[in-house]
Amino acid sequence: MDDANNFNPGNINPNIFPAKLWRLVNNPADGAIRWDSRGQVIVIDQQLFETQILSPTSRTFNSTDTFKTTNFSSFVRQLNLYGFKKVDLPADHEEEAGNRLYHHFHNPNFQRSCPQLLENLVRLTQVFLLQFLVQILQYT
Amino acid sequence: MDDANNFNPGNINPNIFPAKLWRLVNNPADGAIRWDSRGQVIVIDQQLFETQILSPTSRTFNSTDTFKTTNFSSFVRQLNLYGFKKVDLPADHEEEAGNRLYHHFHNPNFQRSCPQLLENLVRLTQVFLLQFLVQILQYT
Amino acid sequence: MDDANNFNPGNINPNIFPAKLWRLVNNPADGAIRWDSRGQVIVIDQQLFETQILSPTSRTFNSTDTFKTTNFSSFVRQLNLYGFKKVDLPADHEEEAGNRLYHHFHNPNFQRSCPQLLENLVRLTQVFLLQFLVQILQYT
DNA sequence: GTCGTTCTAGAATATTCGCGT
DNA sequence: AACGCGAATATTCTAGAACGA
Repeated sequence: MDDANNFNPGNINPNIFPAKLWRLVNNPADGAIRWDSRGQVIVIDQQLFETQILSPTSRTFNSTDTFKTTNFSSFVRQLNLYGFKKVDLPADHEEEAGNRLYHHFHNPNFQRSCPQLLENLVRLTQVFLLQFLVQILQYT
Repeated sequence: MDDANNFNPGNINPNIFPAKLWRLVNNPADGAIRWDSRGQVIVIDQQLFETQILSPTSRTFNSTDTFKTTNFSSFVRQLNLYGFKKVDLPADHEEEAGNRLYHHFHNPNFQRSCPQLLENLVRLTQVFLLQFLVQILQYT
Repeated sequence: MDDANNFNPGNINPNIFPAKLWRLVNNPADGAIRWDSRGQVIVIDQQLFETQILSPTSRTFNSTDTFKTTNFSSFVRQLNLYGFKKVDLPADHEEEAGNRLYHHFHNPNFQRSCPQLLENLVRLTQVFLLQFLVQILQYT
């Protein structure tokens, strides 16, 4: 479980959101966020995530891999900025306790078995999208 | 506390969001959402709101004034659709327990002392805004 | 006791940095940041500021009015973004305790006696500066 | 046709890092 | 180290768009 790829995956900047997310989801002690059984979808327990990761008090004990936000919606904004899409149905048949609120997100470049794909994760900002468009137009 | 205005305010449709919100915020038994001391800003305790109002189990006891959603963000979307704006700082000096997450929203047509202002609350859809624009242009 | 201008000064957005700074500096209970005797320069005690305002532990008790950052340098970046400049020498002859580190910042649109000047405070971003340049070129 | 819900995006501000002086 | 700033990421608040009841 202490595979180097889990803590410094794919030679990407360890300080940005995808690296933090990778470390969180690969930490087996973390119940708030985990892989689905196939390792292609991340499963988030919103209540646990808010209390264990986003809560300001929990942050003081767990300083390295946390966010400055306390709002779950800001975390979701980051997921969308990096190209994650919500998947409505559980990717496989896992038991879900009746009362809890789970969120399933998928990104083709975020898969448990392929940490090297993380290098393809980009932040979808206007500047990036404009440069991407210019590149495409150059080849036509 | 059983003032008719608190439960059927301003002759508006009692089934739509503003009416539900008005009843919630004027229910003194409700700790999840309340007025600020001046009655001009609504204060929401997110955790309480999620567990007491949005949770599917709590809804069975409190059937009339609930929402279909379980997501706090959907509730916020409704607030914005009806013109509420978030105010970061408490409108007055109320004690706020350190660990909880409070949200403060303001709408000039949603004030404790003026239920008749509720009639001015409109859903800010594109269709409405377009009609509003046409009206203005007709008078120029 | 709390002049409205101190909490919603100059009709500016109460959520952004200049408004927060205005409330901090006008809070007499706050020893970390205050006006100089003429009300034209803000004086910051870095140690107090870090422990009372930027510290995460202090924030849990004082949820009302703080920043997300814990770094003093980030606070200074905000000051510079809004046009504050450091003043090397104390603006007047005030006693400075020998060991403490004080910072003096000045902004012509941030003066105790003129809260309406706050409306002129702008964030010096590229977009703003570009629009400003275009405006100037239109009049030549 | 309106309202409610959901998911994602736009836009502005905030935070961080590092460069040049 | 001090100072101001560019640039990238992070956070916040609000809105767009699609869909269903």
